[in-house]
Amino acid sequence: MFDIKWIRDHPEDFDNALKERGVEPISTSVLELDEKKRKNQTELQTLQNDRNTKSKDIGRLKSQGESADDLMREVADIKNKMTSLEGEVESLGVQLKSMLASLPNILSDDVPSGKSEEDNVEIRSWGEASSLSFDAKEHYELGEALGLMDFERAAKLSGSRFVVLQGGLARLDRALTQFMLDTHTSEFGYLETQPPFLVRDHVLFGTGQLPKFSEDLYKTAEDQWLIPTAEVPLTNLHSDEIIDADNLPLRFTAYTPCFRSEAGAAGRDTKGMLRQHQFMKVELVSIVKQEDGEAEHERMTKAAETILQRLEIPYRVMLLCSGDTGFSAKKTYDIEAWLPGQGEYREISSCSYCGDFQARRMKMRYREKDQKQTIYAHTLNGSGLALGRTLIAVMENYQQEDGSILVPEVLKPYMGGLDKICAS
RNA sequence: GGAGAGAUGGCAGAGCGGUUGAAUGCACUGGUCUUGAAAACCAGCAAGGGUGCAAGCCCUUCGAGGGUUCGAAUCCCUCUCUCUCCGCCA
Repeated sequence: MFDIKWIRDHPEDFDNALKERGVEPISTSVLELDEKKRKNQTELQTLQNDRNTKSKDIGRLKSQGESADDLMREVADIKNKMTSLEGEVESLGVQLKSMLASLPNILSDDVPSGKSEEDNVEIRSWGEASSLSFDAKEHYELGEALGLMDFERAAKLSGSRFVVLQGGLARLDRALTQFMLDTHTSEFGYLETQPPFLVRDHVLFGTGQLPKFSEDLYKTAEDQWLIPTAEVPLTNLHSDEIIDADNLPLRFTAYTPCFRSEAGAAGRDTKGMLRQHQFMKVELVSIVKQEDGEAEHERMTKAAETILQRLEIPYRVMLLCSGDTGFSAKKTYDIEAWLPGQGEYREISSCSYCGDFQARRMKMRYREKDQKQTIYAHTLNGSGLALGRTLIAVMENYQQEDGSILVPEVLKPYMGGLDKICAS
C-alpha cells in the first residue's frame, strides 16, 4: 500500500517505479480519484460542521424551553444534501483503496531489471557445487528405496503433492527443525513463537496475499484461511499498534506448516517433495525502524545462510530481478542449495525486505521517544529454512553409494545416536 | 454446543440522548521546589483524515457494521471478541 501524499507529490516517480513491475501508468487515474474524493470530502465536512453546530444550538434552545423548529428544518435540509455526498465519498474511498491495494510494492533501486528467474543475479556462493564420485540419485529415489518416503500412500490419503515421511527421515526432519530454531533463537536473537495456523481475511490483506492471490490459498468452511507461511501471523502480531521505538527491532521465528494450493503450478516439480500442498518451514520475521531495514535484510539472509553452512551444503545467493520479486517485497534474496541428484541449485529460502508496504496495510507504526509523529515500521521475512527442501538437500548431499544417508555432524546431537540412515 | 455478563484513551475506570473527544486515578512528559532524588504542587498527554504558507480551524473514531434521532459512548439490530457457569474435549 502506498502513501497517497507521496503519489501526489511524485506521480512520475510512482509510474516509473511501477513500470519496472509491468504495471501501466496509473497515477493519473489515482490522483483523479483522490482529488474528486477530497473535494467531496471537504464539502461533506463543511455540511457536517454546519449540522453539528446547529444541532447543538437546538439542544441549547430546547433546554431553555424555546422553540427550535426553524433550526430543525434547516438541519433536515442539510441532511438531505449530505446523503448523496456521503455515498460519493464512501464509494470513491473504496475505489481508491482497492486500486492501491492491488498494486505491488516499489522495488529497491538495486533490483536488476528482468522478466523471469533467468535474469536473477548471483551475489555470492558458498561451497563447491560438485558432482559425487558415483551416480548421484534424486531425493525421491533415495527416500523410496529406503522405504521411508511414501508418495503413493500420501496420495491415497490426500491426493497429489503430499508425502509421508517415516523413521530416520522423519527424525532427520525433526533434527533439522530443532537445529534451526536453536540457532536462530540463541545466536540471532529471534523470539520463538507459535502462532495460529488459521487466520482471518484482514491478516492476509496485511501481508499482501489478499485481495489478489486468494486462489493460492486454502479457506476453511468457517471462513478462516490456512496460512501459506508463518510470515502472515508473525508480521501481523503487532498490526494496528503503535510500537515503542525502544522495543525495536522485533525478531520472531516460528516453526509452522504452510499450506499452498499451488494453483497454476500444474506440471511443475510433480516428482518428489519439492513442491507440496503442505510443508513445514522455520520462518524469520523482523520488524524494524525505517532506517534499519536494509541492514536487517543482510543480517537475516546471513542467519539463513548460516544454517546451510553449518550443514555444509553448497549454496548460492541470488538477487531476484524485477520480474521475479514478490508482490509485497522491495527486494528479495533467494538462497539456492545445491542438489547433486538433480544437478541443480534449487530455492531453499527467500528473504524479502518489504519497506513499509505491509506496515501500511496493517497499520503498524512506531514512535520515537519524545516524538509525537508515528512512523510506519519496516518489515522483513525469510525462510530459515524450508524444512522439506532442506531435507532434500541433506539427502542428496549426504547420500552414499549404497543409498544410505550420513547424518551431518551438526545434527548428530539431535539424532539420538543415529549417524546414518539406512533401509529399514 | 447451552445459559449469562461484558467490550470506553498506554492501563484502570466514570459516563440522565444535548457545549463529553470523553470525569477521575495511575503511568508518561515538562516545570516549580530540592545539594540531588523522592514527595508535593502546576501544566501537558488519543489516532486517522480534510483545509491552510503558517498559527490554526474542521471532520471522523468510545469492539465492527447497520439503524432510530435535529443530535448517539448513551436507544435498536447484526456481527466479532472476552469473561463466568454447564456440556464436550487434546
